[in-house]
Amino acid sequence: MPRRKTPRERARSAEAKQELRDRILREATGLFVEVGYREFSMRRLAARIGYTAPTIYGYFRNKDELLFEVIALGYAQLQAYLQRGSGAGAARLAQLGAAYLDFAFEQPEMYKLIFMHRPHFLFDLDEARVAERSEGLQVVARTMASVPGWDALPEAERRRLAEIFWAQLHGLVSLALTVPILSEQWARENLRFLLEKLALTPGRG
Amino acid sequence: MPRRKTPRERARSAEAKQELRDRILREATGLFVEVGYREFSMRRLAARIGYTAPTIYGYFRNKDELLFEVIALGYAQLQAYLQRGSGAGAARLAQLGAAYLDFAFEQPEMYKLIFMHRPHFLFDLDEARVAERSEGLQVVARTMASVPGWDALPEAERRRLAEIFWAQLHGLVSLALTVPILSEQWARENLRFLLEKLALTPGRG
DNA sequence: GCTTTAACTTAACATGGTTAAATTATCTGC
DNA sequence: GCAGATAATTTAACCATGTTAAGTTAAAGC
Repeated sequence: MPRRKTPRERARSAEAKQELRDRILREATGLFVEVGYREFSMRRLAARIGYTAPTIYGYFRNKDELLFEVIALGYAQLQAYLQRGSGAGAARLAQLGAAYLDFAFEQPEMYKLIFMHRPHFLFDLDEARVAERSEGLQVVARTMASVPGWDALPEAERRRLAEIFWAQLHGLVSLALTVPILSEQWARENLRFLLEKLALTPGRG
Repeated sequence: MPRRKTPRERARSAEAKQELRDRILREATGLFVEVGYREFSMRRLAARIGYTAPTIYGYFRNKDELLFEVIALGYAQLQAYLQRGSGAGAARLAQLGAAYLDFAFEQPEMYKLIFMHRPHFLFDLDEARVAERSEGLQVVARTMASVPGWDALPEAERRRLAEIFWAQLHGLVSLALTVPILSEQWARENLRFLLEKLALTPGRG
């Protein structure tokens, strides 16, 4: 039962519209992160912000589009995590890995939304937007490709290594989040183990 | 509009009940693999087998339990893929990897159900069953741990390597299935690349 | 053949995404 | 300041979903 709003609270047009749109997005993110995919609903989101469900449709075409924008926020967050710290060589690699896991385990619902739920609704959206957002992922790959120590390798090979490392991280994370007997600790230990092995095999030449 | 069945077609009790249960499970698997998670529904499944939705509840407690059993079938399939062929050393590793990718890309919906959708409903089920089924995953890990060439390593370390390799495969597969700009080819090429690199670093000692 | 029981269906409830129609608030021109 | 136009929001409604309860029909037991 959303309470009735006074005139002052209402949108005063133009920039206020954008304001409400942003708020919906923020609250959607919050709700999603709190309750997860299954319990997230347009009606629940609406109730949370003091409106009714159809109002949201004045700001987002539908639920998928809304979650699509939430994903964009998620990318930004992930980016922020990855940019923390600035070592070099193997240390930087370990840092990136740890940061990736930090994000995944501190924001598990967001992580799942971005990398695991997505297939079930993203493919319905138009090509242009998909391409645009997928760039976010490319940035992640590029960040990893910039690891010092791999600079002797040709660009293509470096990129490939970055993608493989990314897939490795994602594999550890998503299995930890999916398979009941696995855990965050499992993922972290395995990452550490892997990095140690790699250190024994200097990646220089 | 399910057609009305003649007495002969109806369950004649006991083993016939099991028969119908199996049929529901088979058809559920078929439907799921065809239309994917989003379009799978109890009503649609029921229509497909010529019954109404509530009938299914006489054979499975609810949708989650039903999908849970579908997952069990999926594990069995994956196992079958992994047991194909029998090389040794690095060749066996490559074989396992290829087989894993074969399964994932030939049965993408099944793969997604097992390793990606699961978190959203599996955790509600009772502990005992979860543990029981998770063994399926352990079998996968064990299979990989049996790769010749790693036999010089202590058991714990071998197991860890197996898990890491599994995570790597899963990472490649699930990103390929999730991120629009990636593809099966991307996953296969990266796997090949990775295995070549590993070959340069004899895993013996 | 009549009664009990199992199998199945129809009806119904709650919840979900979404759209159309009605209502209320804001804005514009005077 | 106020009347008409427009925008924002709500109410009502549609259709699909998972699920349960109540009815109905078929099979089984005596």
